[in-house]
Amino acid sequence: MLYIDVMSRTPVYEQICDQIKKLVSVGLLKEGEQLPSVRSLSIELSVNPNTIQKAYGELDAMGIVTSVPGKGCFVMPGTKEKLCAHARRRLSELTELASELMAAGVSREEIIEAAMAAGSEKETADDNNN
Amino acid sequence: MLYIDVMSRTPVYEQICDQIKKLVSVGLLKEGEQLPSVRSLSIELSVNPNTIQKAYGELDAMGIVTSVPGKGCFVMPGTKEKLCAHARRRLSELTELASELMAAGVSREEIIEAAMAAGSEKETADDNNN
DNA sequence: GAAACTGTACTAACACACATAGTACAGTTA
DNA sequence: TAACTGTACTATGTGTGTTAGTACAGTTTC
Repeated sequence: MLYIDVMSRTPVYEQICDQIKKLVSVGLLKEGEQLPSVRSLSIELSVNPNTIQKAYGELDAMGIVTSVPGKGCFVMPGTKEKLCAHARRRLSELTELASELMAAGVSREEIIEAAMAAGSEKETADDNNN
Repeated sequence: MLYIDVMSRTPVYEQICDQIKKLVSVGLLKEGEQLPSVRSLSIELSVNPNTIQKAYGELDAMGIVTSVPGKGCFVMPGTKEKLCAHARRRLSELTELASELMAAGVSREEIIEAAMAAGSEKETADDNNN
């Protein structure tokens, strides 16, 4: 379900956070659904339980999940909308990246084309979504 | 000429590399032009000379600049084209980011709009460019 | 109640990258 | 010769990420 890139510069706990958020966005992880336990996921990913705990703690602090001692970690209701709103705020990153590439000499047409290329693989997940 | 964001997660030496590359792309740093010396730039940016040296070393390894002992550090000819080609290869990053945002629920229209917003500030630098 | 699970909270230690400090050497320019 | 240039090196400090190990409390199941 999750994959860790040990070569990446981004910390493992952050990779886990990002992937879980993505799974919720896409709908592969439903709201209210229970996440794998700290220990089981640590074994599955071959990382330290503390690393998983840190990831879950971050998600909890963000309001993405809620951790219930003795029971487990669950996706918070309303998370999907929250993630969508957050993604919309990240549109500025896209503009910034596009500006950077244009400053380097890439044409506006190439930029638009690259942006339009996105979502061609969206339909796959979209079936289980709406 | 250069600015260091101490709060950023990206290392100082990398910030310097990125900014110099950007200056060359935009044309504020001409090919063949001499870069500030390791020591003077270290004073200007209030960072250690070793940090500047590391940045210049990286740029040298990338073929962006060439360091001549006793003389200085100079922008390599052909760098602008090289940077443009590299930026073109980075178009996939833009597609990836756009896909990520779309997966979170952002509409294609918003994506395109954000991409089109890029370059509105380009004209400023473009005057001294071509 | 006992066992097995759940999250949580610690401390200690290690590794790595980044940055600083300081010194020294060799080449270039004036 | 003096003042600049890049380069090389060691030592040190710091912060972050990760691992290791232990312990405790709540929940579930039998």
